[in-house]
Amino acid sequence: MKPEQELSIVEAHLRKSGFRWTNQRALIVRTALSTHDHFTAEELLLLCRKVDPRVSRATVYRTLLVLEEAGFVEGLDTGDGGRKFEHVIGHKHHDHMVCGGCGSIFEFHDDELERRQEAAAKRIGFRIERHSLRIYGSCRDCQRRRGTAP
Amino acid sequence: MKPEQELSIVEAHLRKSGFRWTNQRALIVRTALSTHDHFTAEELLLLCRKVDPRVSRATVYRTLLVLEEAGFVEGLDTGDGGRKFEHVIGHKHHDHMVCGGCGSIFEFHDDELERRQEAAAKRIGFRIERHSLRIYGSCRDCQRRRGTAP
DNA sequence: GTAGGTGCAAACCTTTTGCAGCATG
DNA sequence: CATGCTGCAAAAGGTTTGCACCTAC
Repeated sequence: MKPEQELSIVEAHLRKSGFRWTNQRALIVRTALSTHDHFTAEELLLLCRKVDPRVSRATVYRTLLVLEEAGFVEGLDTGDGGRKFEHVIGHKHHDHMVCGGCGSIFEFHDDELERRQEAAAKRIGFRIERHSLRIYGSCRDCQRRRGTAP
Repeated sequence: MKPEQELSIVEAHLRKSGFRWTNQRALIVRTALSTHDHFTAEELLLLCRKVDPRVSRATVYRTLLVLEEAGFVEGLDTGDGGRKFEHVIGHKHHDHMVCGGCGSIFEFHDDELERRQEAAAKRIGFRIERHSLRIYGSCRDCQRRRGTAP
């Protein structure tokens, strides 16, 4: 899907939900969509400010909240009190492996993994809204790096 | 395993690692071991202060850090910027379902789930150190509560 | 005796909020 | 032109840190 097409989807959805489509929101959403990495709120703010330095931090946070509730963006805890976001338009659901050495994030997916979680939830009558699976460790490169340069 | 036995294990490990075994650490570790729930740093502090009101917040945080690095305690993000801890001595590894309605945490385990994760990691040469799987949603009681009292 | 640990308070970092003014529908 | 949104700055909430004093080894 093309970025402008994705942008239109978000715009249409937000308008339909009674939100206003302001210049700031357009800028923030466009910037978030153009970032294929995982980003922090602060990083998104800085990217937006390259285009318009007057964007405020509060607006970025408020917009991320709206986007998250609308399901266009997902946040994941970084474990140090902060969060990273990623947009999930046209993305299949996936889980994450986080390399402790270089901070890289690897995405993966396994249907059976999802089914098992659903089965476990069903056993205790738990209704799943979302889940977060993160695997921490070292990526191939970081293992090699430590192996050859101890 | 008996609590005092667990305490000795922690003491022995920390001493062997070059840490000192102070009254505060003993109190904090004993308190953490006696709590079978998930607790926040603040809750642990309050429990410790029932025994000795002079324990400082900083010492609780510093001790939790040591315990976490030693692998006796695991922290998990609560999703609202904070963390909850649990001691993992004599516990089998398990994952968590977090109820958004009442905050309850349900533990579950599935061997196949673990194997699938290992397989996914192996495919990209990732070495797993630990992982965190949290399922968010509503527990049986909260679903019923909403259903009967809309 | 000397690292290492402790308590206190202040600093930090990310996120949220109150409020006056602005812009969208 | 009314309501929702924005920017600012301050507050909030959880965690970390600097420093002088203390204590386990």
